Amino acid sequence: MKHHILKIALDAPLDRVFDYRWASEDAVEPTSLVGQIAIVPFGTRNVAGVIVAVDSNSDVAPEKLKDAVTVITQLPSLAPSWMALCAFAADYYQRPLGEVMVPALPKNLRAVTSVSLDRALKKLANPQPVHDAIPVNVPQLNPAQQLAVTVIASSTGFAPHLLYGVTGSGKTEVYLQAAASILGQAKEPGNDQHVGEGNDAFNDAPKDEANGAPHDEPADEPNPSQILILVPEINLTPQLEGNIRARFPGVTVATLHSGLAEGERLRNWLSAHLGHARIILGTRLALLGSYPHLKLIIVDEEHDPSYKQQEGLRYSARDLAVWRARQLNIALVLGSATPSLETWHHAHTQRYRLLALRERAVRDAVLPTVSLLNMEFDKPIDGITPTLLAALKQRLDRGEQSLLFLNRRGYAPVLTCDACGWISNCTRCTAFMVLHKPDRRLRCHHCGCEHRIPKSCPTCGNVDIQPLGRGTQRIEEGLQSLLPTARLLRIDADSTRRKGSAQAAFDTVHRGEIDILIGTQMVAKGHDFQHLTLVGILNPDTALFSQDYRASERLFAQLMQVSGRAGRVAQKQGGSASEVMIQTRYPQHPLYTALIAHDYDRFANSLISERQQAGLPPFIYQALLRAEARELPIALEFLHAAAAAIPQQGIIVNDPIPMTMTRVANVDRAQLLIESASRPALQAYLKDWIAVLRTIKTRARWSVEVDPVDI
DNA sequence: AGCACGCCGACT
DNA sequence: GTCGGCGTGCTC
Repeated sequence: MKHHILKIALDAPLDRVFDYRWASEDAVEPTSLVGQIAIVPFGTRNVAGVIVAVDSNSDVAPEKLKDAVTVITQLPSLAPSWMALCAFAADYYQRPLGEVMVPALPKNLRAVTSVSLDRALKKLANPQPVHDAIPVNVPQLNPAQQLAVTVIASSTGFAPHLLYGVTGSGKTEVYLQAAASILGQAKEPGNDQHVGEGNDAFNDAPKDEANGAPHDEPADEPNPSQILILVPEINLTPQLEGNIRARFPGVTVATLHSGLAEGERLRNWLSAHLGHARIILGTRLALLGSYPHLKLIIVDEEHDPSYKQQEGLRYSARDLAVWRARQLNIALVLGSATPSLETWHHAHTQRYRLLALRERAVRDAVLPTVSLLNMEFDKPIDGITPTLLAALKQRLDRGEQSLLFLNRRGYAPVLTCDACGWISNCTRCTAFMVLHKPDRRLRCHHCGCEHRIPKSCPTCGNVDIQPLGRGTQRIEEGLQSLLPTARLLRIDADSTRRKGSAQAAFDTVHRGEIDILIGTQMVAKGHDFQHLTLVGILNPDTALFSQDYRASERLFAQLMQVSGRAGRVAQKQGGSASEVMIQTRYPQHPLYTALIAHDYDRFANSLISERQQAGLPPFIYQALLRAEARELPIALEFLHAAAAAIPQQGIIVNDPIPMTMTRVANVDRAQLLIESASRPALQAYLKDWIAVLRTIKTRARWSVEVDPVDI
């Protein structure tokens, strides 16, 4: 028996690894324990952690050292490249290593008993033989698509690409054929570790294989390449999974997303970790999976905000995808019709190769005609302008479908009393209580608290209290009285609360049993509605003048995306081209001008130069310190102390300010933005700063976010 | 983050 | 008398 000291990363907010004793047979090579999962006593309970190093001694006092309970040895260890990815993410986002590594593993793998692991390994005991990845039913590509596939598939080393193309331009087909090509490429031993070049989003990404390039691939194994495809929300894109499985019948495809049951999550994770799964399709959490033979990463809809985790480790799966591709010296495809300005900027400074698909690849489809309905002259009745109503009637007569997009659920965003000025504020949040008519309740969308609609004004007793503004429920109600024969369906978070009901609702639309679909952003993604020829967008104007400088970028993406729901087959059916109608009070706004012209290029370029002049990302790097407490002054006092902690050249420390929505669920929130033109300088500063922040005595809870998106 | 320990208020 | 509130402190 030989004693080792295991250095173990644990999921605790403590910025260090923990030492444990482990007695093992002489035959066990201590380094083989690195990358294995261990169960260890921590405080009063047993927890799982990842062994990140093995040593012969420890700096911890011997009487404090405990023995590890178990080391899981049935699995191949986590690769050095995976550990390096986690280490980078931990370092970059300023969190402990264990907070990255441990939650990245399936829960059942972290269970104190390994019963479920054994069961899963039974199920996986006989891996499907590695077939040649021969795609079936491969359609012809247009020249732009063909060029994109060729460029991606023939790239060597770290090769980031922006695949830029509108809905219907055939990005998915490029993904599939590039994937097919890379899965089918004969492995050239030793030839897959070219040194990456130049810059990417993360300046200190590794430039050599020391940090763990692909390892332990037996040279004689047939071509075990893996491909990772990230999508924003897998539940909204069932078509992509179907397409992949249909295209590669001989290939194991694994999905990874938060909707999976734990058992399936474990099996799929293992299938990827063991190299059985050749294609992994998943949401942002899949970026932190273990893929020993990864050769290509695709990030579909790379601009989508859901790639940013908004709690805990606030990572950007898209940014980490860039880092991972660079670390592994492999190809990366970022796909979008409306690329994020960060990606756009990189593509236009030649850091990423731009591959543009400028024509629609789907046969007979054309871009929809976009028109603006000036609400100043075209006055809406029940929230719908006469012009839009006429267009809806026309589709109804022709038996075609329409979609009304309104990003506001509920009946009305607020209830008011004309007599005394009372409004339905939430008592726990800086927000209105939203009127929900079907269940006759007022509901706060931020803290979830709700109560019955008052019969009269709570302050003056006036019985004539009125809803103000319009949500999807009210639009539905008004439209039903305007078009009594139309079959309406509302799809929003309220109407699809039950599991599976969203899919059922979409199916109803696909079967043509609906004339007019009314929906929030839930309807903007994924689904292509074959019979849809009209999209009406009801009140997008609020985002035009938002304090959040990213609001217009997001609005453009959203409008583009929802417009793309129509127009696939309009002409084939002998009708006119699909139409998109936008109700606005600002028809001159450049965002709408660009949208009408389908000209994201110009719009993005103008936003880029605005950002440059205003000193905003991607021309500056930011971090946000948030603080929350029962009393606002406690949070602000902490932030002021933080602001004064370390003055430093090259770091801009702004004033602490209460958040726009100051109070949520009786907690007051404030924030402090710090900025620097240099990413490494900001990183270095954050490290020192956070160390000092930890010593400030405060009752506020606080956290730091690197590269914040909602500020 | 958990979880235990510890020291003060209203209940069977 | 004790159940339980959350302040403080620790985790190899």
